[in-house]
Amino acid sequence: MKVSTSPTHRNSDTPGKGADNPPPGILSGFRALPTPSPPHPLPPALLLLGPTASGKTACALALAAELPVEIISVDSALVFRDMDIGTAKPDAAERAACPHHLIDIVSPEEAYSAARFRADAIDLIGAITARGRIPLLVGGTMLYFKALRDGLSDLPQADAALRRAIDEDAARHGWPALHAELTRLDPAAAARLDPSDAQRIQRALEIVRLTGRPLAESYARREDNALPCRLLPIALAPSNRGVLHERIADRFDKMLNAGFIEEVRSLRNRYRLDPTMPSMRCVGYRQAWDYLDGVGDLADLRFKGIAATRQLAKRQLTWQRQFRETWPELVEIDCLDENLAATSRTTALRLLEHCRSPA
RNA sequence: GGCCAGUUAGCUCAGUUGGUAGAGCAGCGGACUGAAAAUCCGCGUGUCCGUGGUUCGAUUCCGCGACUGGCCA
Repeated sequence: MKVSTSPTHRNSDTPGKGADNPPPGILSGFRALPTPSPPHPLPPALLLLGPTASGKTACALALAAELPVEIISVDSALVFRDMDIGTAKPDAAERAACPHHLIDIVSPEEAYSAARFRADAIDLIGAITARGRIPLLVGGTMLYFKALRDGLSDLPQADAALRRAIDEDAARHGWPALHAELTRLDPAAAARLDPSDAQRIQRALEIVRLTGRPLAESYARREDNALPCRLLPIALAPSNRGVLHERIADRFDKMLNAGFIEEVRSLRNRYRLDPTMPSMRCVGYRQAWDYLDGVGDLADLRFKGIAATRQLAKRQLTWQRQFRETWPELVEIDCLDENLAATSRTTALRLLEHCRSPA
């Protein structure tokens, strides 16, 4: 039914013909044949993704109560040690429910990355399935999910010294000047970037200088490590944005009451941090940093922190719309569902069932 | 009670020497390859407090009223 009612992709190949004249063989023949099970079927990995404050942690714990899962966090902020309140990190009791991975793995002085995530996640998926358990990847860092699903190109990793040099250049001449330099080195790459997109201009220059190749050529070199599992994605999405916004505000207030500002003050004392580090650019931390510097009062911090969280949720939902359009097996459920935990459990069991008996 | 200032977008405000208006923030939409909770792009959403007058035409000028703030009682 889905195939017949949404033929958008297939029709584009044969406009004016495909609708009333289905090509013989392709679909009907596939259905008629008995599907041979692959010789070495890949084990399943459950994915649970959703915007901030959508209830991912509660869902994950509901699944953990039912299934032999180990949780792999897919979250660029939970990786940082000692950043607990502002990241809504699962607490000790929650983490005792089942093993959790990729939480508290780097110092707030360090940087993590999508590439490290993909490598770490693949290692963990292998180890967990080898133990006879099911990996459950939970989080809201959508680039990490995309990197996991689609893989990454074989690109050089970040080069701190080179980035520092580029930053100094930018401070002197401005990013549009560096964009112009990129145009000389690699016109096609520069054309795709806005002259004020500092971060991407820097990365493009870094790659071109380190490889000596045009960016497109580097992108074309794909990493060759395939996934050792079959992904079963479940997405949480709110049926009503306003309700999600209320939840975000409530949660930020709870963080403030739980001592969030003290957490950030203490991080500043214990580590050598500056506001350009990825950890201190996290939602809430950046605003708390300004507050501790004397910029604005508590009401400003609250307003800015909540707004930044809402904006994060919006970007996450944009990713989810893309996933919805490009990931046929993705199942979406309303995170405002009163029985969210039960619904997600049923959905996960159904996906696993379907995965084990490919009919 | 009197005097003064103000009332324009969700918020803070600018502006129109009279031709129905625009910034920042918020919001909405989008992009996204080793920083992604990052970075960037696009979009103005409006009884210009109400009412009467002057005028071809009033958000703008004048009168009255309402509300807010300040000062004086």
